[in-house]
Amino acid sequence: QQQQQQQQQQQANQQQNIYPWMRRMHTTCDPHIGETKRTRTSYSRYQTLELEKEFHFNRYLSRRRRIEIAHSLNLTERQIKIWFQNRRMKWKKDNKLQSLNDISKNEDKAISLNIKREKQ
Amino acid sequence: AVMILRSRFLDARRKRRNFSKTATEVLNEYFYSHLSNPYPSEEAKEELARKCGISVSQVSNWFGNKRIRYKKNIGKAQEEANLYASKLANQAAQGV
DNA sequence: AAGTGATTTATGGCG
DNA sequence: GGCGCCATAAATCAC
Repeated sequence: QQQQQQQQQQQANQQQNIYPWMRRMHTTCDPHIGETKRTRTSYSRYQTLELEKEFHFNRYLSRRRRIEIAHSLNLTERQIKIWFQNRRMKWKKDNKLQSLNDISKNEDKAISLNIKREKQ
Repeated sequence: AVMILRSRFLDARRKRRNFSKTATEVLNEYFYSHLSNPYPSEEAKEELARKCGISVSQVSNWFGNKRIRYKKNIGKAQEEANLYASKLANQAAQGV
């Protein structure tokens, strides 16, 4: 009836409606080349290893160091900067998980202690 | 609760597991009922995470993947969209 | 083999 | 005015 009609209309709307978020973003918008598929370069093992080494040494980079690394790894300053930003984010995430794990380990200990006490 | 969190961390680096059917259900319901703007707030993510028994970053991953994969093939997702649309309509009709 | 959760490069906004 | 943080895009990895 009317309810079904509404339902179908709703479905139709969802089929047709293209909302703004559905548009392609971050496309290389060069009018000459056109809508080319964005390429995500993958860093070599060596590059990643060196970056990782540097990150272990210090999580933040001076301008000078950034230039040095960019040249030695054949990457742009921008790429180095962004790699470190992303790496810091990852570090944060990993730390959160690690501390969470530590907490639960401690709680486990506490729980098993309680069980021991209860048995006595 | 703590046990759940720990097991989540332990198998984070282990073999990939699919989310439970009910979790996927909950996430899809949210996604299709917010199709005009499927970007849950931090609070909404927390609630979804709680309801699904997964972490907030897993919820973020899910929405990131869902948005990209939905718009990559809008046609293919229609069946699913209709499924959840009618489910929502039924819920609304029942006053849930 | 396709599907799906996670990770890796890269962007843009805001402070 | 560049830099870091953050949420996110998009490609890709991994299972």
